[in-house]
Amino acid sequence: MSRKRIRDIRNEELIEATIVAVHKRGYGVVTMAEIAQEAGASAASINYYFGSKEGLMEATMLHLLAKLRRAMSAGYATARTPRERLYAVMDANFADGLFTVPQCSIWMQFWANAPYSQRLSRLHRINRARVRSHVLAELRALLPSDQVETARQALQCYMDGVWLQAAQSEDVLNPENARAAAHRVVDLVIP
Amino acid sequence: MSRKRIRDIRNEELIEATIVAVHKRGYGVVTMAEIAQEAGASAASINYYFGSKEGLMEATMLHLLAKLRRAMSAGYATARTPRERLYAVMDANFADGLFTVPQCSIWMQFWANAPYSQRLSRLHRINRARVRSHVLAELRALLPSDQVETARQALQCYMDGVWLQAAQSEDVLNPENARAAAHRVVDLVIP
DNA sequence: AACAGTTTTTTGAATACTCATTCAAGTTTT
DNA sequence: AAAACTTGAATGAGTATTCAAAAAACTGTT
Repeated sequence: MSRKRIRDIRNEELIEATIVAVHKRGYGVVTMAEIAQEAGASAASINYYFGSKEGLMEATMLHLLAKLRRAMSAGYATARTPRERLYAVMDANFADGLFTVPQCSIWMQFWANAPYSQRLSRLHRINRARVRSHVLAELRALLPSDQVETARQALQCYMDGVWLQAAQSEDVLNPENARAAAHRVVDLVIP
Repeated sequence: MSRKRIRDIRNEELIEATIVAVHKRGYGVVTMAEIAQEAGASAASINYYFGSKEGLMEATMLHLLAKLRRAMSAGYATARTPRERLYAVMDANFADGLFTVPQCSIWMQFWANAPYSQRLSRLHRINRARVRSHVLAELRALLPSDQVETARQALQCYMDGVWLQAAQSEDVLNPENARAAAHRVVDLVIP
């Protein structure tokens, strides 16, 4: 129905604008008016759709979390071996549509704000647990059990660390290089 | 001279208060009044000593950067082999006096704000380059040259990733465990 | 197709704050 | 007496959110 469609279109537009605007100015500093301007709308309309600035940030993160989940599912579909599936998890993190400076910036802002917002920290917990269980499942098939936890920490922290760096980057990112580097890290950890 | 001393005492007190207050509330949200209250001083006195909120944050990060540098130098003093020195670099990151939730919180806030502040991004660049060159120097002695860069990325991102996680923690951290885990990661990467 | 009624969407302006910074006037230290 | 320090209160700038009213998009009916 068109009822749903208009709402969905606005949601999409406003979330895209949020990613750009927050990247440009930082979550704590960006104003509703700036985000609205980026979307060609008014600040009041953001509240109409999302209720508040926090609601907008939560919706934006839900959007990115879903994107990450989809990227991972897509990779899993074609992976056949544990190692391939492990590559797939890493590749999802550095997928073309995901591994961009604006999106890494948002993740950075998300991490920085999660400890102070129940709604955000909930999302953080859920996402992290999901990635963790996927990585663990594959590692168990590839390493002796006493090395599994160490390898998981190494890989999961690696992914976070790369995003953290990417958020500081002034240039455009190269997702392909990032995936290749991630594969080399996997190969280093699991010979 | 006592001229210097009183200023140094206040600086120390206010920086400690900043770490606690920013940890509790987040840099973007915490007010000068809250930081001042944490230190038992007035908001005006912070401006007297640091000029502005940004100046306070910069001074706080300089303080933590120096602490990290000192911890690393101390570790280097007793390390004899490249591997021991590599351990020392990691250990400095997870030293008892450094690896606490409030301090990891500040690092998180620092990372999130660095892209929007020349003064902060400068500190970030300097610190990162320093750690990078130390890690590289040791890895060159331990790995074939075509693996050095991959291992460096893996280890440096690991350190950042662990701090990122630590900032989300609701419990007290255990630096000793963190150091042991870091050693295992080093051993995994460099058999 | 045209219309009147209804619902959804949009926004300019008003509201009701909050906060960093300044400063003048005191207090303490040298 | 001079210099360094401290702060309460004033200043001034800024902002999320609300709201009433207008515009646009639908609805069913003729």
